[in-house]
Amino acid sequence: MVDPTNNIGNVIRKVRSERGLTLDETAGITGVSKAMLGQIERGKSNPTISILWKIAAGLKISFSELLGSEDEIGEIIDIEGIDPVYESEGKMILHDVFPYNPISGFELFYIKMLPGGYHVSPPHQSSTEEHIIVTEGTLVIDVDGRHHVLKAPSALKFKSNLEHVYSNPYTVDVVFQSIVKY
Amino acid sequence: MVDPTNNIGNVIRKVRSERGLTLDETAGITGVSKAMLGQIERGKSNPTISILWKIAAGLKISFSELLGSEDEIGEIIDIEGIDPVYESEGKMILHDVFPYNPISGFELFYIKMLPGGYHVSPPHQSSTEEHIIVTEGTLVIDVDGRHHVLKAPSALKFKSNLEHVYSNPYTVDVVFQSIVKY
DNA sequence: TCTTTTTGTTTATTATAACATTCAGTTTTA
DNA sequence: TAAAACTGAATGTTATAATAAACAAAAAGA
Repeated sequence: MVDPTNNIGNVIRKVRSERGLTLDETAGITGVSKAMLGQIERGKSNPTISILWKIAAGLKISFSELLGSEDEIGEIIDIEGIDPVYESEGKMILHDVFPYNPISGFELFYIKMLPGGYHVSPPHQSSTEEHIIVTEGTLVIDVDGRHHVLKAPSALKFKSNLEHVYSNPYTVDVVFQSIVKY
Repeated sequence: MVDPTNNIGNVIRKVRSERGLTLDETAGITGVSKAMLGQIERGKSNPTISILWKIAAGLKISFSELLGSEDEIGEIIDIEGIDPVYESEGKMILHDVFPYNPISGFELFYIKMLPGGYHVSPPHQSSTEEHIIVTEGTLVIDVDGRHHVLKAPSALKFKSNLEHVYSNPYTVDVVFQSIVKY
């Protein structure tokens, strides 16, 4: 999401009308002028965090509710239609299905690795966890020197502040998903 | 909290210095000027939501982190070895691969649904999001009356405070993963 | 030591968030 | 009818968010 501004306005207007509040009443409850509220609802303003805080507190709604990306929700994603990123000389094909966003707090990749594929992932930032689900074939993962063989269906999680190596030493493709939780 | 501005600055500065980033580098990553970053860190500015979004996305930190189980790590999980829960008269088989934990903040199920399987999920608590990845076969999901056909590999997310129905009206098994983010 | 580079802060300028007020269009009431 | 009351939207003004550029202090290199 590039700019959450538009959706914020829609959420506020929805909540406000659901509760039968006028702009004036909402201004009274939140301490934000009705002119400002009107502009934010119409997407004509890029509110500061303080103003947003006052609105959320006044209306008793969460930040996630306020910033949740309504527009993308409910849309089917054609994974193979996502332009992939290639690693390992084209033998590792990554589709960024759910890119990172500050509300969900995670990122999900759909990954296909061809026979002979090999990828070294340097340590990511601390406190992130990586979750792997192998759904086709067999994947080998070496985390910090420890060797893991994952035959579908199986799963593994590890802290990604360790070096980890993915490889497919077999003769058939392996398909797996990687969820990185920050 | 009356004004979240001060704490936001402290969090950003902490994250930035932990990663050994300069203001210039952070400006490059986030697309926010270093002057602005410096002012926000020192609590001298009341940033707009757009600026905050860019910072959070660039640094891969969540909004909760900005405003607000060790033992299992590294163990391979044999998904079919997890005692499943059966729904839909045995036609829906759920493996709770990564049960909910308060740190990760989400839960992942590996689900197999046999032909003729059908499951009605009543609305969960508000503000939760459900993410579906279909990896084998074709799954039908009806969310709040909207009909979705997901042929593997494909994915869908929706707010789970709406009634949603999973079904497999076909003649082969469907396998999918469900991530619920709270 | 002197220079050069790298850091974060400060300054000057522009863009715009936020507010109070006014306005036009509806609905209510007399 | 009108007039009064209420709605959201459009003004003009002020405060400040956001940027680029200049700056001072510290660190690194010669």
